[in-house]
Amino acid sequence: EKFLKPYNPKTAEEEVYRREEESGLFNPDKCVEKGFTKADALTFSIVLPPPNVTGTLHVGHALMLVVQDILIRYKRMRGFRTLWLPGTDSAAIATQSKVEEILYKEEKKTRHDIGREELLKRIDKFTEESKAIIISQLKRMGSSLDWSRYAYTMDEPRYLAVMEAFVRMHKAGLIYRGDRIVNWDPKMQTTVSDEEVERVEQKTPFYYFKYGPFTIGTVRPETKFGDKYVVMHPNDDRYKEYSHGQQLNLEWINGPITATVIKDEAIDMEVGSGVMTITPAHSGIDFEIAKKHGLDSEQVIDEKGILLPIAGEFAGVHIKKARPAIVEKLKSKGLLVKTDNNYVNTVATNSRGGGIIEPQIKRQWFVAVNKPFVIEDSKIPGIASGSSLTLRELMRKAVEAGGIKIMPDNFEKVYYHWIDNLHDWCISRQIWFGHRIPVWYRDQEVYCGTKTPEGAGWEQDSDTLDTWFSSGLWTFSTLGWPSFAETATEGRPGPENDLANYHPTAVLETGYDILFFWVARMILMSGFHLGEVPFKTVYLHGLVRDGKGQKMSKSLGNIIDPVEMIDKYGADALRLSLIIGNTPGMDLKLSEDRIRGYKNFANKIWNIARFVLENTEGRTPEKPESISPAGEETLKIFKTTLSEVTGDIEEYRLYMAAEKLYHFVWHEFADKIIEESKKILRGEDIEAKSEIKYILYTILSDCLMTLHPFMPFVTEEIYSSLPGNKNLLMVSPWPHKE
RNA sequence: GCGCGCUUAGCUCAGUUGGUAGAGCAACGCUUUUACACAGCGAAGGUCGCAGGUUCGAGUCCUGCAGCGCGCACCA
Repeated sequence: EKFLKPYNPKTAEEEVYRREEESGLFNPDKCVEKGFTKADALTFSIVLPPPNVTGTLHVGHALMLVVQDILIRYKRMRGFRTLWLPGTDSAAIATQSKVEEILYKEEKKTRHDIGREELLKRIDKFTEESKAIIISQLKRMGSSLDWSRYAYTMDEPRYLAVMEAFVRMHKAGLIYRGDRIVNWDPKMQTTVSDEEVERVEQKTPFYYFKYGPFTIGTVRPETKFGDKYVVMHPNDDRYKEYSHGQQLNLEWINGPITATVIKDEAIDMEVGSGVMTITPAHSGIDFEIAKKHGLDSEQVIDEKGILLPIAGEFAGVHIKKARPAIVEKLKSKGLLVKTDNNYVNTVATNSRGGGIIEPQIKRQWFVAVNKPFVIEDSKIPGIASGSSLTLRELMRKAVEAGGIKIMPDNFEKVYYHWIDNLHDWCISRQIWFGHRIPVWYRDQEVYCGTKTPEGAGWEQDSDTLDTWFSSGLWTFSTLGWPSFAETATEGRPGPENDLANYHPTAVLETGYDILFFWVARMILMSGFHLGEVPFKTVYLHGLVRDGKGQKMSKSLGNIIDPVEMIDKYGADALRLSLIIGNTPGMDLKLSEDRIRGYKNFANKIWNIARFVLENTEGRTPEKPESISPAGEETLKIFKTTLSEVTGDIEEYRLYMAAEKLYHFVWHEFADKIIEESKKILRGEDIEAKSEIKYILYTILSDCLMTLHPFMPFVTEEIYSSLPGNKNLLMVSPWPHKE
C-alpha cells in the first residue's frame, strides 16, 4: 500500500492538518466535550506571540511555533485542558510605514495628501489581505492553535481592552501627560520609546570651542545657539574661581552673549575639559540639569530638523547642512580650538527603519514607572495585597520572588539590569494607525474615558499608543478581559470563562530580543490590572542565523524561507532542525543540510512502520502471557528512554528530548531491535515470534506518540494506518506515566 | 563605562547535582542478497581557549587573562 513508496510529506501534511483542524480538538472545550480531556483537568495555556499582520512567516516564527506546539501537543496528550491561542499584531508603526511606502510608490502621494480616514481605510484593506497569508503559513508548520479564539490587536475586544487599561491607569495616576524630553524621529515625525532607539557607532569630528574663558567640546555645534549656561563640577579645582550663578560676557556664534555658571555633580571632570554648555531642549542630560536648577531652555531645532530663528543667519537651514557652516564661522571668529577627527560617537537612530533621533521637549503621554500606587488585590508572590509599590518594583519582584521564572536564568540578570535603568515609558505616537488615546479636550477641560464624552466641542487627542502598550495586555485581553473579568468562572467551558481558566498562562515563549519591549510590559500590565503574573515561565529562544552564523537578511541573500523548506523537506524536518541542538537563549545556526538530514529521519520512521506492519499482518499483536528476559530487557531500555524524554520535556529541555528520541528510534529501535528481530521472525519459534511482534508494535506505537509533539505530521499519518486506531494521535494518552 | 554570554572532533553543538569526553552533519573504507541507498556496517578524528586554585578526582566549581559576540548607557 502507501508504505511501499518513500514518505512524501507534501501529500501527507495538508491532509493531516485538515483532519486535525476539522476534528475541533485544538479547542480544549471540544476535547472535554468529546471525552478526551477530563472537565476538571488542570489547564495549560500559551498565547501565541502575535506575528505582524503584514509580515510573512520567517524562520524565527517557525522556531517559536515549534517550541510552543511541542509543549502544547505534549500537554494535551498528558490530559491537560490545553489552550494555545492564536493572534496577529497590528504593529502600528511598521504597518503604517509599509502602507505609506506603497502609497508613495504607486501614487506618489503621502498620508497628508489622502488624510487620516483614507489612510486607515487602506491600512485595513492591506492588513486584511496579509492576515490570510500569515495564518495559512502558521498552519503549514503544524501549529495546533485554537482558531476559534483567534484575536487581532485591533479588533473590537482588544481595542476595548486597550481603552479600559489606559483609563484605569490614568485614574490611578500612572499615566500622565507631560512636557519632557523625548526621542523624536524627524523622518517618521513621531516619538519613539527608549527601547526602540538603537545606537549606532559612528566616527564624528569632535570640536573644541572657546566659550569665554573655557574650552567646551561637542559633536553637535548646530545645537549650541541657545547655550547660555556653562556647567562644571563643584569639586573641580581648575574652575575654583568661578562660582555658581556667576555671569560672564563672552563672544559666541552670532555675537556677544551673557553666560551663567552652573555647578553640578552630573559633570564628569575626566571628560574633555570638564566643562560643558547645555542645550536643555535637545539633550536628555542637559534637560535634567536645567530642570534641577530651574534654568530656561529654548528650542533650536524644529520637528523636521530645521534650525529655528534663534540660529540667526542659519535659521531655516537643515542641521546636516548647517553643521559645517557653523564650524566654519566659529573658526573664522577664532573660536575653534581644535578638531579631533578620531572620535567615535554613538548616534541614536530609530530601529524601525526611521531616521536619526533628535531629542526634543514635547508634550506626550507617559507611564510613570517610579510612582507608588496601592495594589488592591495581589496574587503575585512577594507582593502583599494592599501594599504600595511602583510599577518598577512590581516588575522586579514578580521575577525576584519566583512568581515568574525566566529561562535561561541568566536573562533574569539582564532583566534586572534593564529595570534598574528604567525611565518613564513614552506611550504616545504621532502616527495614525493604532489605538487612539482615549482622551478628549475642550478648551481647558480634559476628559479621559473609554467613550466620547457627551456634549459638543470635544476633540480627541490625535495621537495613538505605542504598539507595545496593547501588546502588554495580550495575555489577558485575548482571554476576555475586561468584558468577562467579573463573571469568568473556573472550571466552566467557553471563551467567556477563559480568564479564570487560563490566566496566568503557563509559558511565554518568545525571542530574547523582545524581553524588554514585550515580556517586561506584559508583567507590568498584568500586575497592575489583574494583580497577577501573566505567565509562570518565560522561555526565551535565540536568533536563527544562517549556516555561517550571520544574521539572515535580504541584502545578504541568506534568508531561509520556512515555507520553501516545508515544500522541499516537510514541516516535520524543519521542526526537528529547529529543535535539536538548540538550547534556550542561544542563537541557532541553521543550514539547509540540517533540514535535509531530518527529512531522512522522517523517512526512516516511515520505513520502520512499514517493516512492523508487514510483520504483524495488519493486526494489533496481543500481549503475551509472559515475556522472555531478553524481551523484558528491550522493553526496559525503551521505558528508560520514555521516562527520560518525559522528564526533559517537563524541564523544557526540548533539544535533549528530541535528540534522545532521534537516537533511540534510529540507533536502538531500527539498528538493533529490528535487526535482531529479523532472525526471530524468520525462525520457527512461535512464542518468540509473537513476543517480538508485540514488542515491535508496542515500541512503534509508543514512539509515534512520543514523537508526535515534535513531528506531528508523519506520526499522525502513520498512526492512522495502524490497525484499530480510530482516534487522532494528537489526543492519544502519552505513553509514559509517572 | 556597566552588564550578560560564548570558546569542547573539520563544521554545528550537547555534556542536568564534579567521577577517565558525546551526537548530528561532513569526510574516509566496505556493502547494492536488506523495512529503508532519504540505507547498513566499520574505522578515523579532541592536551574541552590560556594560566593558576579548590578537590582523591575538574569540560563541569573559584580566580585571573585572552579572543569573539551581544545587551544596556542622556560622556558633553
